[in-house]
Amino acid sequence: MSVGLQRLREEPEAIRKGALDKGEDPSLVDAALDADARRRALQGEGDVLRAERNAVSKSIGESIKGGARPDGTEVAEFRARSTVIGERLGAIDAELAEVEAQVEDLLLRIPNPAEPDIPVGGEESNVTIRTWGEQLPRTMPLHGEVGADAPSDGDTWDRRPHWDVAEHLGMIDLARGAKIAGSGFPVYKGAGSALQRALIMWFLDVHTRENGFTEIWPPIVVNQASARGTGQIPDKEDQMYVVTRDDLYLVPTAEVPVTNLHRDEILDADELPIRYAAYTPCFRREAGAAGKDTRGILRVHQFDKVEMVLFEKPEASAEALEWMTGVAEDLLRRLGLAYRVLLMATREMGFTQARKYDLEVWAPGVERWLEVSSCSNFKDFQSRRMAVRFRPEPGAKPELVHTLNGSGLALARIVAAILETYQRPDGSVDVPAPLRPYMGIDWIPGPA
RNA sequence: GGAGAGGUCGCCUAGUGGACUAUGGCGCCGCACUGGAAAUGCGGUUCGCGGCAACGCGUCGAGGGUUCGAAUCCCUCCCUCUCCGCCA
Repeated sequence: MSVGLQRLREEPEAIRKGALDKGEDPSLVDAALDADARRRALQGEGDVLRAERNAVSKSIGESIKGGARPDGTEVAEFRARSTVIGERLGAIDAELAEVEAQVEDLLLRIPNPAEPDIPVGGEESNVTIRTWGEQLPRTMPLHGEVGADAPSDGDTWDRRPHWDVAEHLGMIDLARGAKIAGSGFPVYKGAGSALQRALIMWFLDVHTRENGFTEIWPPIVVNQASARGTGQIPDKEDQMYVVTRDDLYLVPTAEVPVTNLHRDEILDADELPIRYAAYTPCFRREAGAAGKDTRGILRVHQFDKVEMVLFEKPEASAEALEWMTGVAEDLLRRLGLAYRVLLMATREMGFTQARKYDLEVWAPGVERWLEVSSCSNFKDFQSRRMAVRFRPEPGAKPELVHTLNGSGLALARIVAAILETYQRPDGSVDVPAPLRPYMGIDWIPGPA
């Protein structure tokens, strides 16, 4: 599972380093190898005994057929032997089951090593690959257009943070969201709701009409096997909302249901690549992030996202990651939002990723870069957990596919960036060009 | 939620305790026939684990049990279909 025993045996040092670089426990590698060695020994022992018992059982059948009496001494002797073998086998099988569970558990906790060229380290080691657009300043000169209530000293005006704009325009109601569900569950209303809807529809339309994605509208709860398949369990279990009564998890991203679409399947080579785009709400407990980004909609428990999910042949996955990242970037350019692309350092990557690019947009009101997309190649890490394989040639042995996914895009922070980038001195907001047909307006006016 | 019928290899299908070492067909792969193909014939074709290999073991929705031995019998669960109830 996960990293794969074969690779673990062949290059344990690389896997240990991979764990260390991601800040995980490298000793799991040796524990897993030890447990696996024991597993193999036990299985060998058990197999021999089983072969013996099969032979004895068969002899009983043959003896009876050959005329021996079922309750005769010959048959009784066979039975006694089989019973003895069965007892030994019972003990070995019990131990084997225990060791197997141990191996599996250990393997599930070993992270996917980052690719060799990924910078080792934390946030400070991320590499900015490229940037696009103008990084607007918060304070802007006034060009004659005097905003009615713009905070201004006469010649300049300051952009408001998105929560201020949203409140002013009646687009988001955080207080009532907190009342009906809790803090971090925003209510979008009026133009705010329409903007959400416009973004979702436009994203999906671009993916399906221009980029060859198949649209998926999946369940937003998943069972345990699915959560384990993409790697949320056991690594990120405490970040998910759990419906304990029915043993279901609220999805933290469409990645989970959509990638699991092909769990336990063998695909034909000519089906690949498979490209899915799916909109879902996303639910995250954000445990351990209390007190971080508490204002506005930068960090919330429920947000909306369109996700791209790819199934690729191994040799094509590296290029597919670049392509998919480009698709997400294209959306940002067409929205006219300044952004930068980061190659994430090892400790900034997730447990499951071999390579990850983050896209961050510039939000001039809060003067921060906001992560709006994360595009990753998992290579065969998820597909091994999920047993998603393909047959390279008709009649050939199945091989693991590579899976990738990327946001295209995450809504809440895009909305924040739009409200801050497109606001006018009077607090009203222009609608980015691609969204105008969907919203039916090109400008969100202030309150009358 | 209640009652019933089912879940076997990519698909369809046979199989009610020992010859199941799981049929047969479709599809697929190889070979033969052919100028080439079609048709036909012969052979192969679940997946996983262990083993250099020969081969062994497991795998009939999942997990337990009965038995010397389980696709087959028993129990629990999951899923699909039909009817009933409820319902957006």
